[in-house]
Amino acid sequence: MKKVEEELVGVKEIARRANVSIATVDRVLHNRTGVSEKTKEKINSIIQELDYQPNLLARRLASRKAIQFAILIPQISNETDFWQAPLNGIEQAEAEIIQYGIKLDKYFFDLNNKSSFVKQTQVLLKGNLDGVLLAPSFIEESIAFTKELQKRNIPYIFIDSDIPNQESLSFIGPDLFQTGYLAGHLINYLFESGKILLVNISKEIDNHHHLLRKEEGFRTYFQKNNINKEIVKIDIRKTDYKSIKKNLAKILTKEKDVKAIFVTNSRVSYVAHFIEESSIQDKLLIGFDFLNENIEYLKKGTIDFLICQKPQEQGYRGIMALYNKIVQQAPIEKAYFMPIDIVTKENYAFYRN
Amino acid sequence: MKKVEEELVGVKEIARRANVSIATVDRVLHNRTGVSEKTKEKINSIIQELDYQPNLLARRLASRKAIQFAILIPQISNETDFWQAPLNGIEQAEAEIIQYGIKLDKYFFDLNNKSSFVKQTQVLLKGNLDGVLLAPSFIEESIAFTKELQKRNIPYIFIDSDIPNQESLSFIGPDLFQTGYLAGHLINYLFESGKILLVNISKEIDNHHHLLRKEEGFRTYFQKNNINKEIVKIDIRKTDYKSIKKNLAKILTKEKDVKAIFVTNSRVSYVAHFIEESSIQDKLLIGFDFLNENIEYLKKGTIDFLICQKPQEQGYRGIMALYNKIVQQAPIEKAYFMPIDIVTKENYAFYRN
DNA sequence: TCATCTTCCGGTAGCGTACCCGGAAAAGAA
DNA sequence: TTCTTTTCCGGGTACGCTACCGGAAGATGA
Repeated sequence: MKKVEEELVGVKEIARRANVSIATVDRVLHNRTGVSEKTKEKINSIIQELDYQPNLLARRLASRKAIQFAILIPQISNETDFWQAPLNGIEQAEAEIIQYGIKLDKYFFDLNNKSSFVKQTQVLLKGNLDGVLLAPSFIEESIAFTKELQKRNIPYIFIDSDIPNQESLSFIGPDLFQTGYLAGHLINYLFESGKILLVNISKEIDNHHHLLRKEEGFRTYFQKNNINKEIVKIDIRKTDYKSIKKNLAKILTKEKDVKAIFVTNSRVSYVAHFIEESSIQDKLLIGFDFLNENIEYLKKGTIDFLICQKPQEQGYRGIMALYNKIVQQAPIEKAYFMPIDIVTKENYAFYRN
Repeated sequence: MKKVEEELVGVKEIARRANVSIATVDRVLHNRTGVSEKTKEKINSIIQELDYQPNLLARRLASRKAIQFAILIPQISNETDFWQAPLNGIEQAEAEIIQYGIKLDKYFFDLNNKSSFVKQTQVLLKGNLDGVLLAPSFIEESIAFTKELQKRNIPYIFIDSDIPNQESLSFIGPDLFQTGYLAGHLINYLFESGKILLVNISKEIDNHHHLLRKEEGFRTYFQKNNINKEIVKIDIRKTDYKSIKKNLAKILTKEKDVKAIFVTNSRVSYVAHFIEESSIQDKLLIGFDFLNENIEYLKKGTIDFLICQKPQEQGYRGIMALYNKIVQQAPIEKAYFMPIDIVTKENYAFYRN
């Protein structure tokens, strides 16, 4: 039972009650050495009793050293600017907390180049860090890196994709399986008969488990609901338009009865482009991510639905989770799954990435 | 062009450069009286030049008086607990900023009782306020109230519904027209032939323009896209289940060809209940809001889609907007429309209100 | 000219916490 | 016992800013 008017007590009051100086109280608050067991207990019990909440304003003000965070995420390439959104969110959070004495270093790696990831982790480890936000795109290397972080007692959070069974503070990102499941549901709702074409477009092997997990969810929807729809699958391992076009043309002439196309990642705009170019009609097209290219086709009606997962908010929440945990010492959830948003021609203008 | 390492300057440095005391700098910072025009200009130019950003930590710490906010929203009734969600968001924001010396008073009124609203505004005005978050459910009364706020120079923000052309700092809530428009789009996608039943369930006259605006958007969708679907409309002015049941039974026996039902607010669970009870099959049902009752029917498949607008986030953002504007002195948007979210059986578990 | 107001400004005590410095008391070593 | 360590603790200052108090000029009136 808390008091209604929580009179704010400070170290001074605690010191008075314990008959010690505030310096001693401070020592037990930060459990530094130099306090006898007896007075320590006494002070602790008073802290408990008063439910002392330190004044974070004063704490940050008095604390001379800034808190140092670092992020490690893929760089924005001209191949995909997906990571622009998380970065925006990260920078928004940075702007909000910089005045509270938090510094943020940003490191980027090349998604097509493992060694760039490793190299950046090494640079990063040279700094004196209090927390890391990390996109563990390369699994082996990420595990090695986080092992090192644990050894140094530096907390870290995964963003966008998770590596289970790690000691991360939290994971912030999509639930891939459920996302695929939802895609199945949407497609099933929207058409009656015909086959479904499932399109994976990706060359990075490491990111492939991403797509597989979505596919799993997608297929599970149909199994679980005993829906007998034929799913034709195609893997396209080259991400230039020419290759995509060739592959799509081939499969679509072979499979005449395809009525819906599910692209398992953000490259759906290529497929949309192909559909327009080939004057294909009446195919339901579903893909991922709120990218400008995709939105263009959504507006025109070539893409029917986009499934999005608030990449900007992922970045924002990632940094804020670090801040809340490390500065505010608030408890945080072990996993924060982003909502699965359905974006259409009508609501895209109101979508906030 | 800002410096990379923005060396943090404080009042002390400004005072040194201007050859005055920090007290004088403080005076111009808060444009208090007692500074000659000449030194004022000098100090201001130095502030400009150095791009001085006050240390908010120190400011809040040194400022003895707490900042006082107030909210005025409908109380949670057993008729509808819709406002629980915004209140949760508000309390979340409160918890986050209370440590920065912000106090929040909460006032509630009865949606079925105008005079309770007026009474609360009067109580509220007795306090010494720095900002108000307000649900302007009663238009005339709200305008009178905000006029008074303006006279006293108290900034305010509207939440949930807007009154245009007012001097509010911001509006945070849904875009009703677009929401209805989206509902039209969804329904049109999901079935081929038959009539649409549009159901308004509401007794509060003042809230009625809410529903009308949604209906307008809904109808506009069909007009704009030259879709010729018959829309049957029913207004139910009593909100108990018995009345609803009677009305629905009547219209559905009369209109045999109704294939889709669009309920324009959160009372869709009543309709779902009726549908189950009457063993009606194969009707598409769309309504609003992420309420427990609604989710139950969504799970069972009786309700197909719910359109939601993050009520909790509305509350959170409302308070945070006040905070950002008044404490942080950050610019805020004149209107912040919430995203229009589509919730289904598959993604509801990941929806964050 | 002297008294009284204004105008303009500087000094300074906090706000609640962190942390350094140095000193007293207790414990160990001789 | 006396000297040296070690353990334990208090005093005091700093963080950047707010706001009160009071004082030195200048302006005004008689």
